[in-house]
Amino acid sequence: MRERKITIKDVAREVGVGIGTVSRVLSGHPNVSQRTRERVLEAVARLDFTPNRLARDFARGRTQTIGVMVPSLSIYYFLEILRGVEQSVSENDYSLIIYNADRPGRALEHLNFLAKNRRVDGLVVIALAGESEWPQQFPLPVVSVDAEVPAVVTLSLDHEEGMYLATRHLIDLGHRRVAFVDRPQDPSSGAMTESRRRGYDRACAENSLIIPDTYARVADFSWQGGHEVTKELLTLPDRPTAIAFSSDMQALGAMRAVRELDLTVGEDVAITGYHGVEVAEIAGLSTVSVSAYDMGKTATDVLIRLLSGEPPAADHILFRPQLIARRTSDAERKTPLV
Amino acid sequence: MRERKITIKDVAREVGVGIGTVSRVLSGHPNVSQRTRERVLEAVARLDFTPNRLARDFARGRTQTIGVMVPSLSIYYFLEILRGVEQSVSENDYSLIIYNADRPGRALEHLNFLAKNRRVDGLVVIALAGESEWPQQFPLPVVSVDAEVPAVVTLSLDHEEGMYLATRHLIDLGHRRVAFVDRPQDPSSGAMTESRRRGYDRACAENSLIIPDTYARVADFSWQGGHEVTKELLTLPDRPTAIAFSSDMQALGAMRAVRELDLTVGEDVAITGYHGVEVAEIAGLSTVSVSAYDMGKTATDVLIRLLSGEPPAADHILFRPQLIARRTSDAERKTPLV
DNA sequence: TTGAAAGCGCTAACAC
DNA sequence: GTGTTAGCGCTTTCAA
Repeated sequence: MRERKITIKDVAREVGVGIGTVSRVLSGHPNVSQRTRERVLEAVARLDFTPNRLARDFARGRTQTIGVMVPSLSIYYFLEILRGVEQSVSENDYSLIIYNADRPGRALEHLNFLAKNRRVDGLVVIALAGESEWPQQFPLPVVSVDAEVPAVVTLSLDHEEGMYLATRHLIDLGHRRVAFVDRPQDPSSGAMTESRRRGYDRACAENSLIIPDTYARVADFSWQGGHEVTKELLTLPDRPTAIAFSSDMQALGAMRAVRELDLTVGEDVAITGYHGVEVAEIAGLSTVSVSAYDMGKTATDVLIRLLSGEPPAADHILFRPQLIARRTSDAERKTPLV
Repeated sequence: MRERKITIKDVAREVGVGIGTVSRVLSGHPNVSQRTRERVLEAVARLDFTPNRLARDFARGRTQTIGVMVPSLSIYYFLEILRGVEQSVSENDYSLIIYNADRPGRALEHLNFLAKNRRVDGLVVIALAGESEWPQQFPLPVVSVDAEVPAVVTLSLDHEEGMYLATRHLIDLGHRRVAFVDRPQDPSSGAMTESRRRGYDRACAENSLIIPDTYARVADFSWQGGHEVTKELLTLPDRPTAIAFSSDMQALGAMRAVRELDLTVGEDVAITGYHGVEVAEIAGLSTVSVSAYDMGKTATDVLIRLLSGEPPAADHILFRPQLIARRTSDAERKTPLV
């Protein structure tokens, strides 16, 4: 068993040059004559040599790998962003390590780990709430998408605008009793996110709607969250005729709740979702669509450019949501409910 | 700026021992006296020392990282498996690198890359068809789930049984014109997978159903695939009254198609999905449920155990699908359609 | 049980 | 341009 791996040394000996030269050729350094370069490459090919990645990473102190921190792998919206991240990573010949922060405290654990080790060259953070106090002076470049964390570049979403669009859409359709369901600011607290609430309030105010306190709710991102809160809302003495949700899954759960109460979505109760994930389209769900994939892609492009030394063109990029009206808010539309 | 990183050397000097000893303590080697161990650990804590991961990986030739190859990040079923993989990885203090094979030829590229580099210690392969010819003698341990590839351990799914269950369920409900939609064996070819077809045929045969050729179809895994094929099936002269699909997304697309044709799901046309993803539950979709999460988790547990030297208990684990009947096949059931 | 020293395979600074 | 050499920080013999 001649299992000895061939190294840069073998190549050097083969060609009759120093290992420095081989290294230069392999890393694309300019200071190598055309002739030597060719001879080296020929030998590399002949010996079927591949540089040892671990050794290179170690010597360089870089890994050609980025990390992505995601709050959950069960929420389609995040996965959509993740797809964008992966696309960029793959185009740029980087590797991608996933850090799942779906359990409380996990985010901070990951951050501490990353601060100590050199496992990744940079980090993309997805929709991470302020929950985790960051290690002071985090040593890696980070780009955040839809997250309020200290980062070199931040891609954020105008949630005020998003919820404003949804609410106004429902009001324009003639609804006067419009409820609003937010996500919890932070899984552990029950607080609302400020921005969506502002958008909702603004739309109501502009149309002189007086909203009872009971109409503004907080529910889990999941379909169960939407299901439950909808049952509550629809059994209120003065039940709303429209509900704007903060996730598509909430809205799907709501559709189910409406049915279970023998009411009809799009007629008795209008519903809007949020994020515009794939299933919203199938279900004929009106939604506030955000360019999740694009945000992930862009964030990662920016991070990788950062890693190669380019300064970012901007340190804050704002994405605007867009309203997509379908059957759940407007029964006249032809798109059928699933 | 005293930015010099502290190393194992500093710890050694601090305690007054050799670096070998520190290394032994850090790697939990047995041959260290209780006293020295304590003194070393104390110094490590005091200096806030963390071993350089890159150096360690390099010296050991291992990375404490596994890879997962997934055919797509857009198909919920795969993501469900991925969640299981991530869970195991996280429990075992490994890192996870994602290899997305959603473009043709990408799988083989990844494999070649992995064969050359030591980026990961082992590989989990998800639902990868035979499309990619593997490098002969792949140098890493691999465990496959729902995939027919050369692997140390294979977790497979009894798809024949799965489709048999779905078909028989529909027949038991009184349907005589039952259609079947498979996924393509391989994205590039239009061939059917053998096993599901066998299950379908068996159920039909047992009940003396004579099935026209036009009833067995192949369609893309996506909802668009199901949507399209359903329109075709339902405009056949002798249209089926029930359709068994190979993915839940296909089935959701079918539900939409049925509506668009002004028919009613669960009454005019019964539908079953496959995989049992989350949205199937919300939609009241009857489905053949498979333990995707468990498979991912188990596969990874096995792989990691393999990496630490334990021989696998079995080299082939078979999972059995299970039928979940809901409204789309049986209108009597209370679970409402979304 | 422990210290010393020889790698691991590559990069990069430094001479020539 | 190119060869030489000193690291990178850890693991792992090998003696003692």
